Amino acid sequence: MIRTNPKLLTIIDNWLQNRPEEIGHRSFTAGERLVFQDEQIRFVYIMQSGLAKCFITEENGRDYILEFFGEGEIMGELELITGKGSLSNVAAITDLTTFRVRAAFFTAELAGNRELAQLIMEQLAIRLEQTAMRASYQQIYPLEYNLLKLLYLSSEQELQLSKRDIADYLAISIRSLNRALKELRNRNIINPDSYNAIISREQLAQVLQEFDRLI
Amino acid sequence: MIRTNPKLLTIIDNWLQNRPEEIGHRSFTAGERLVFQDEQIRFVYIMQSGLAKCFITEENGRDYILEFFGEGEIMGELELITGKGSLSNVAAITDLTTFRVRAAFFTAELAGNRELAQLIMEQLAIRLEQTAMRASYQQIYPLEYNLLKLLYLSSEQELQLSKRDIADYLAISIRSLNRALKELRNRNIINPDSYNAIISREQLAQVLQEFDRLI
DNA sequence: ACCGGCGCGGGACATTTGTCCTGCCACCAG
DNA sequence: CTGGTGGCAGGACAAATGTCCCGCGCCGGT
Repeated sequence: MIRTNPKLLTIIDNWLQNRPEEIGHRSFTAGERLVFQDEQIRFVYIMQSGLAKCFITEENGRDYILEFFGEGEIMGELELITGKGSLSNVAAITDLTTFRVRAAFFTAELAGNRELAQLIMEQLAIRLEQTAMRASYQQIYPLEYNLLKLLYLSSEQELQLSKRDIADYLAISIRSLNRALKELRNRNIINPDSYNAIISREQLAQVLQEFDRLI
Repeated sequence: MIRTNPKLLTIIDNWLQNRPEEIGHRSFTAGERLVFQDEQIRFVYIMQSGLAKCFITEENGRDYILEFFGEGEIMGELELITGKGSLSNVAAITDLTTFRVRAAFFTAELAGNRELAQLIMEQLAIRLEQTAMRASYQQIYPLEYNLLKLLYLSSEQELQLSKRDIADYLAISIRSLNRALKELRNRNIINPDSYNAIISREQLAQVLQEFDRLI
């Protein structure tokens, strides 16, 4: 759900010690953009604290959220590897702080630093795996199942998402989201007054399991 | 649409010259499985000729096709990097021939062979990019648009897909696919008698553009 | 105090998609 | 020849989802 990457932070630590001049710090306020779709990447950002969303804006104006970034997550690396403009936007959901690394330095490190290369390779593999799995089940299972899954995952972490973000993550309209939430409220699976307060994680886990069995 | 990776074949050539004992050959007949979801990977296969599909089978029995593999495409590398069982199945669509490499050898090469590591990293990046883009537009745009796009792309290559495969790629039922095809036939966008013979590529390109404009 | 904007909630209706089922036809094995 | 299987086509109905719209309440600025 929210991805994090602690190992990358240790590499940043190394850089801070040995190449402090290469590591910038940059804060963003909630709502601010860090990365703009289609633009060339000039800096790689690594999340130090806070929460961001990574999303693609389609030509009809709708957004699709690919992932949420937490501590240690990196953005821009994919684009430096493919050499293209940015695949997606990244926007701060909460206020956040980041480490900032020049593209040229990062690219050079990627070529020379075995540990970093290994880490980024694993990172890409994990993202690909998770993106593929989500593309599959999100399209194949009914909305209600995906929503429950999302609520379950987001209840594990603090995470207070707006309806807009939930809808964009699930690739549905807000109206459909409201319908599904109402249905869950009627069945006492989620709290009547706040849509992301789940009545009990145990109950939710059970509902998910029943789904798995039925399907 | 169908991915290929010519560069990887040159690395295979190198291996064939210098480490011929490490490179096996294996043929598969149409329909045969090369890779089984959730199973541990023991060999990496690289496509030499033919066409294969890579797909996830969900617990309800429905398949989602992630990509089609053509010449030079590799399978199993992601799993060797993450160390998990296979993300997906791979099945031969046509008869095909492959190069086969032991997992241990491939992993060792990945650690020691800079050129290979670079290539695999690019490969992962491209797959991630394309998977993410498809997840986004396939969920956000209407079926008809996605179908047209698929027909357009598949007309660029030879590629004669079964209805089952088209439906699994678009994550829809065959019934919905039939409806959409009928609609396109009525509008003289595709050939009345064979569903993947497009009347004219120019016309199709134009329809797609109109879509883009409307949206 | 008041207005405007914005997020939430949901009614009404149209459209899209899935499910179930039936028929047709080609092909293959017995 | 014949029965079985599998792919193609589509009718009928149900369920899911989108679009458009209105109303409510909160909050910040003037």
